[in-house]
Amino acid sequence: MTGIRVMLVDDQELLRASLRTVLSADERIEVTHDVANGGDAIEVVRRHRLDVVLMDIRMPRMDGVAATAEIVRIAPATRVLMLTTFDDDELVVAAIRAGASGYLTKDVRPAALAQAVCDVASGTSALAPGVAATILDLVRQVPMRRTGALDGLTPREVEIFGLLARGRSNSEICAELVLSENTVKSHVRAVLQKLDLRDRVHAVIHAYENGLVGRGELPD
Amino acid sequence: MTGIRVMLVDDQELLRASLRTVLSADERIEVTHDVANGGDAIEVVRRHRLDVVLMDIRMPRMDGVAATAEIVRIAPATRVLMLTTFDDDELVVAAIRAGASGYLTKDVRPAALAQAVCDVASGTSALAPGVAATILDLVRQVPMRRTGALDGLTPREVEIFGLLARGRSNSEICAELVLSENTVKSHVRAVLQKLDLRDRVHAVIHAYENGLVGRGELPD
DNA sequence: GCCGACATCACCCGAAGGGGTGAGCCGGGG
DNA sequence: CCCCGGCTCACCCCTTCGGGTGATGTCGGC
Repeated sequence: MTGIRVMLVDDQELLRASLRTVLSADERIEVTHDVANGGDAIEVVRRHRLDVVLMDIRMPRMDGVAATAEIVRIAPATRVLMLTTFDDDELVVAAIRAGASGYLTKDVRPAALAQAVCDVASGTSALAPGVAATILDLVRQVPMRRTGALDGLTPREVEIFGLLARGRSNSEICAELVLSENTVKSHVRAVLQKLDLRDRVHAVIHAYENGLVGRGELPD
Repeated sequence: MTGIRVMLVDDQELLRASLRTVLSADERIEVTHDVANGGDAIEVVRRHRLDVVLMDIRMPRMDGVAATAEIVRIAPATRVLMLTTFDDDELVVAAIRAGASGYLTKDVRPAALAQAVCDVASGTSALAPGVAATILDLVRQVPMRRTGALDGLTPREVEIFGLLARGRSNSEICAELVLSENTVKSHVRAVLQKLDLRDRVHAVIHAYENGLVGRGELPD
């Protein structure tokens, strides 16, 4: 039989046993290993091919996040599905970043758990409803280029603002745009005045806060 | 009966009918309205109390994203669940940002759909596995506070750096920390020197680029 | 043709910032 | 004990910056 090869990682013996029972009831799934901590899990991953690792996030001797990071590093094809008691915001994000393909809470219904295992094995992801809400909040916060943060600026002033945001001094700007320094100062003054910014320092902050420049946009 | 009050929004008559059948089979759910476009949906939301709006993202006469934004604005208690044929990355993010509580693809199984409706009605979220993967990728990309970008700074200097990053002038810093301006200048000089930054403008850029401050952390 | 918006530049001023040097004070470790 | 690192402050110097005022030229629209 060639079901989805699953390893259980949880320090509670009892929980592992019940998970094994639940998952084995699904004919698509084959529970091949179960261990009590992250260190052992990594050893198993090193030696065997696994499709999915079902891991508790809180464990003695190497926590779930660290173990997840290591597992995805040494076996990128193996998917890690976090399973925990709480949908703690910080842990969710940490786990996802470490490379987890899903995050379920332990109140998941057996059928949904089995389905989640199959989902992540097929390369997609699984999120418990409560966790999804957390993640979505995070997404809502992120980027979003705000138009209007440059309202009222003339094209030339927008150009000047871009250079201000990148930390250019007046003399650098005048060199780059082939202008006299006095002219640059005029433009800078106009920009600061129109946007109601105290100085070029605040211009930089304004740029980042409004997503007018973002991480990694300085290479020039 | 007081089930979850649901409205269906989709330009395909046939799909609305089948959705109605599927959802009505669940005794927790009551399909109270169905309309063919976003504009009509908003009208209904204005006049009736709804728990969940199940909306197609592509529609003539006001697309799903715009309609979602409007609905959450006028009826924050009403949850919007997007339902679409594809898990188009851009649309997913746009929908989430517009305020959607979930995002399902039309290949969802009936039972899962009904469950998703109940999930969002209870305030959590629902993501189709394929969509979850997209979202998780996005989360993985985000910031991540980089430690080490402040290497070598003394505690006092780190504190000074934080204020620099928020655009404080030397005199403001000296007022906030109850120091002489000369002292502040000494610290600022040390910070700029240790981090190899030309001036306070670059200190701000350094802070944002390394995730030492993020969007919306200026309130002080 | 006139006027307003934009861009260009000039000159002046005072404030703020960056750099150098030196010095006193404290606390912990060799 | 002394020395060193961190924190504090002082003075001096020069550059950069922000702000004020005003002048020119060009373009497009009324």
